[in-house]
Amino acid sequence: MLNVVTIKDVKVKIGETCKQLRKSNNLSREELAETLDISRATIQNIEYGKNATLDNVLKVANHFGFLPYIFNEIDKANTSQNDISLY
Amino acid sequence: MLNVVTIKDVKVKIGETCKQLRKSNNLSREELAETLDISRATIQNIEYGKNATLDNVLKVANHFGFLPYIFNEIDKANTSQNDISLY
DNA sequence: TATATTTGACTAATATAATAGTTATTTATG
DNA sequence: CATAAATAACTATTATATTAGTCAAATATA
Repeated sequence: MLNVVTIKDVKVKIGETCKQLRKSNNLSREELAETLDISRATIQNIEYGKNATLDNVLKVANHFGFLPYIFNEIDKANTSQNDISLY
Repeated sequence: MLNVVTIKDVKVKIGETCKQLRKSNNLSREELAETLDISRATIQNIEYGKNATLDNVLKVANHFGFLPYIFNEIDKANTSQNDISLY
């Protein structure tokens, strides 16, 4: 089987990651939200894998230090001219 | 110097990547927008590095085939318990 | 156990991303 | 050159993400 990654998969993964990193840093949603200058409800939505704005998701990525890795992957997709596969 | 990656940097990079991959696939914004079931204006905003919804950005990533790479980076940040550096 | 903190699950109001249009300019094609 | 296609830059409207607020249930802490 192919096990294709879906958009929903990515959103759920973002949510799981936010929750786990928040926990391992001993932060409540309230605290993380305040630090990132967003609301507790938005953190909750992100952790639930709901749709969100790019800005808020990137704030989370930035706070937990994996923003550069995201940047690099996009840059790679760019420079390697990732045309749509014909196969 | 440190050359830190900012949230704006990532948004601009996403925009550049969308534009370049769209061009290299000989697609107009109109065509890409229709394929992804979003509007031409939204594609334009993304290419300009403006804020957008996660769903729409991931649609672009999915269409040009780098959604799994995004997924993997988030998964790595997750499993390696990327605590906030003290240094 | 008692108390405090955190979380899940809502609601109503607000802010803003997305949309469908339009027009002028730029770029590609005959 | 002439014409078509694509893009830049707007506007007004709609859709929806964000917010502040509440309250009950779950969890952690004294």
